[in-house]
Amino acid sequence: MSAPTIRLAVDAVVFGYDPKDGISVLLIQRKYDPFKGGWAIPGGLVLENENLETAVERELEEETGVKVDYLEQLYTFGELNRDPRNRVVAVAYYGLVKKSDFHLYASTDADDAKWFNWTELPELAFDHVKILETAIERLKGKIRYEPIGFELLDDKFPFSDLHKLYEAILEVDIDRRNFKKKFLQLDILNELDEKISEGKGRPGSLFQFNSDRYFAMKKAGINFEV
Amino acid sequence: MSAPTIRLAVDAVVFGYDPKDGISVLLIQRKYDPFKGGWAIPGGLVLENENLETAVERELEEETGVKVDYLEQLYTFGELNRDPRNRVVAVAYYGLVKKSDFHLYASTDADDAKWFNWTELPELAFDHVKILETAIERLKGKIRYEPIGFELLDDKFPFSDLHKLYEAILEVDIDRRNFKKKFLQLDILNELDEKISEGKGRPGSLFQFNSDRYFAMKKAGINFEV
DNA sequence: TAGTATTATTGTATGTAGTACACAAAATGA
DNA sequence: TCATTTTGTGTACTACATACAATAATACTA
Repeated sequence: MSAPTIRLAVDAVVFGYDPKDGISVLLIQRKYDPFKGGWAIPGGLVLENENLETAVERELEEETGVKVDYLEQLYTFGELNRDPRNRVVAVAYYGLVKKSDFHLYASTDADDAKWFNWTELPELAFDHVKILETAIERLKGKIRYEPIGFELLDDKFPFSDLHKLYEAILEVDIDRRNFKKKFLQLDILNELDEKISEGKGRPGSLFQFNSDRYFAMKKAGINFEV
Repeated sequence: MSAPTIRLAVDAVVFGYDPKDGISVLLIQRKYDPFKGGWAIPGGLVLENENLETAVERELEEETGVKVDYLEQLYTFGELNRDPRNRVVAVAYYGLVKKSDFHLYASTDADDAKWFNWTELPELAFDHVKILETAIERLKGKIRYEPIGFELLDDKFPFSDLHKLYEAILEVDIDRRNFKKKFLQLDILNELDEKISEGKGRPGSLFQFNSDRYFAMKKAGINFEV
């Protein structure tokens, strides 16, 4: 009996963030059928001598020019007819990037890779809606007990950016003062002497994620939770 | 270019429970090389026209006779050399069963499927140690915010069984009285009139998981957490 | 059958953490 | 200089987690 001819693909849901625009998702416009001209999550077939993560990073780089800061496996989608041509099983990943690192790609409408606000997404090819929903669900869950939010922010950020990020992801209002109190007592942020004024209002201190401290605490069994 | 010949497999970590023996894992003894005679997680190749979950259930049934009550995708393992023969990517699942439903298999030493206490596992084939560790980690995490524990208990159970289950899975001592108080105020258990005496000591009331109520609460956005 | 061991049930006191607020301070712009 | 905006700091109240004790109902045994 010959081996079943099941093709293996990887797909990546990449999230970006901007305090003004909220959460966005990186999509590509398909050049070929099926779904030619339609929007889709970046991805493609895994090569025979390639690790899954390598494949995701390669496809992302090829199709969008983006290199993710954070990448995590999401779920494997294996329904029989998810691809009209062949049996394709897709291992989906989700990634987080600092959008400002890739300004050229993100703002170029002419390119076939584009950021979409996650509340205003176009129709998606294949079962990519389902993949995206799974990724959003995961992001919402994960942000509450892992400090992955910093992958979406600049290295130094005013506290309000972090606050707005959590409100944007969780889609709820969070009391500014209580959030800050709670977050600061986790003791994984460094408050810098620098201040930043963003137009109007009192300027705020800049903060930095203290990842050394976080990993030390995690190792010691102290759990993070927001 | 022909499609890469990557084989796709599914593996299943099946957990069982007994108040006396604690958590156990279902393993099979391999009949063929590689790792002939060694112990492994049940699993096998996915057929071309078969869904992933169907494949897991089929392999489990074929190799162990067990039908799981609860099955969830765990993680996909795709390292290049995880199988010495070919490139095999494995979609791992984990399942929970009421061990008492399969007494025949569980207690038959002669069979090549056997329950092992999760603290006394034999050497495992392939990268199955890693898969098992991932499954244990997931189980420990999931049990705290999803009522999956009931899949391991009989339909009606004394409260002490539930208490011992949580202690066994989380591997910590939990105050009996506080645990009961907390769990009861979640309001997802029915207390029955029946009592059960298990040898010695005061007999306790039997409880039942009220899944209707749980799903109604979940739908209403009320979160479960222990 | 009385006493002992074992397990279940119920309750309370205490501290910590979450929640809902109010007000002062530092900037901008009219 | 006054209104507006945003940040920084504080407080009262409530709810929940934690630690711990006393009583009740069964089995076992002497």
